[in-house]
Amino acid sequence: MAGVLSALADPMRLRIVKSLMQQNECMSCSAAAPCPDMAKSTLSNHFRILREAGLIQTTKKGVEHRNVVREADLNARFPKLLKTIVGYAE
Amino acid sequence: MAGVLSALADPMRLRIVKSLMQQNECMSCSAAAPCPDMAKSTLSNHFRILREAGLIQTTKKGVEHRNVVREADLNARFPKLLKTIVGYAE
DNA sequence: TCAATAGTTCAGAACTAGTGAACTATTGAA
DNA sequence: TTCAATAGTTCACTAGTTCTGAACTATTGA
Repeated sequence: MAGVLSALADPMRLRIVKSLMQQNECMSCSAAAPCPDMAKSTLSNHFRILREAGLIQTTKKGVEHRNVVREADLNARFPKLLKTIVGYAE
Repeated sequence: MAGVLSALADPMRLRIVKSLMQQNECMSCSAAAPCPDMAKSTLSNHFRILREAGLIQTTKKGVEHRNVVREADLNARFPKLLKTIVGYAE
């Protein structure tokens, strides 16, 4: 729970999750990047945190990594939490 | 929003907010302390963060500071958020 | 085989959080 | 009034975290 919250407490990561949820398809890390000038390493780190918190799932597809939000898992563990928080994302 | 989330993302602060909500009355900082062995300065810092995030209101009453969760304000700004998160607090 | 692309890992700088010590403010007793 | 006790705050220091560029790995396509 704390892991999920602190993952989402960062505005950049919240925006990543929001854009992943808005697309129904998987997105590569750079496609979901919240701002274009962010260092690759920083972005990579944000995705790692989201993965470790159980918020996203990443699969390798060729040269890129495709990410999806693990909505079903999260709704099972914490019903309504994700939707409530993402609903308030700037 | 990010401020509210990162304030609640800390397990200690979430426990503080939870105990404040369970009591209907105000509570002093030490009464709401999530664990007895925490340093006073750390506790004070947690309360400051909760205040700055707009989560609690503190009034001085004699030698102690009385704290309440600003439920009405928070529900006005972010309906259901507080209840949802606190509901999952360990 | 080689360049391009997408991410990761690493090391260092910049920032943040937890702590003890010293401080302020209020109370209540001598 | 004075002094000790109590409740929090502030400060300075340490320990840990985050952000970043540089170097790396892996995959693709020419």
